[in-house]
Amino acid sequence: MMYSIQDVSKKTGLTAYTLRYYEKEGLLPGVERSSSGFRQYSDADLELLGGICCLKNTGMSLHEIARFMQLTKEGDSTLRQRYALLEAHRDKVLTRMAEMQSHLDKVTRKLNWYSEKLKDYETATTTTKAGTAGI
Amino acid sequence: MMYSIQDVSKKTGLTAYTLRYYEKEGLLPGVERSSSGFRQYSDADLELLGGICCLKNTGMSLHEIARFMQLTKEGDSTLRQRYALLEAHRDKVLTRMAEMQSHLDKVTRKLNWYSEKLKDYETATTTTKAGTAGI
DNA sequence: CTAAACCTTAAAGTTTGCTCTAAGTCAAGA
DNA sequence: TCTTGACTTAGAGCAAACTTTAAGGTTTAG
Repeated sequence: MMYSIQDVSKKTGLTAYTLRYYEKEGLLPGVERSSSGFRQYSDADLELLGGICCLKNTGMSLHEIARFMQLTKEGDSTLRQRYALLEAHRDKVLTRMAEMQSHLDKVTRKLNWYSEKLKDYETATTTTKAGTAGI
Repeated sequence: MMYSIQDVSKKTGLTAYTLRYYEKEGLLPGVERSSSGFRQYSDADLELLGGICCLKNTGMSLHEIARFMQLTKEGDSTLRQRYALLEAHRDKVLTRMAEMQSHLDKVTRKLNWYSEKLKDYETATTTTKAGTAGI
């Protein structure tokens, strides 16, 4: 089964522009072409795109992804390298998530502080209003 | 207590360039100046910078942070708005972290797959090598 | 057969968040 | 006083990841 660039765009959520851009940047080279030069994505290409999105979604740069995909294209002899890259990437993501959690905790504390301050403020305002209204 | 831009750079980890840039973008307006025009940061400014970093570290854009700091400067009448913005921000961060976790799970599955494949590959290679070597 | 709706390329433009340069002012030590 | 180094500004430059444009070729429905 072959897919046009629009089909793939709909399937992946990436725009056609982006798909061409990724190809140019070496993320997914070797997509087949029809006799008239149109891109024809295979199911294997979609698989690879899934992997690309997975890496991108965890914050790997397009440059690093291109490197990874290059290794993938080189075949089984690069398995160990790819494993090492992926492992390092996972560790970076884990670190980033832990950092994120602590930053989030800070936001939550700020939010609680605001909650307190807001309560005080609204009480004060209400009291003043009531006072002003002479109740 | 007052601090030079270099002092603040060391304290926050932001470069002097970045501090000037943030000021220009409205993240921290109204920093005092010495008679000769040098910036003099107060402890209150450092507090605000702490908040700015907290928001930035959780992925808020500089534009949104500028908006938040503008509201802060307007005083207690904007408390409710700020609370709402912060709450919305926290929810976005929570969503992002959940997404991140599921993306990470995918990476982990990929890693396990690689681990398997690598084991097979190395066994095969070793066998072949041994075979080639005539053992 | 023709018009609309696709596709192609190369290259320029956009956004975000810095980062640096140039030209000049200010402060402190030898 | 001179020099060194930190500060000031406006504005240019940069990297990443798209996004759009221009100019043209292809496909398909009516």
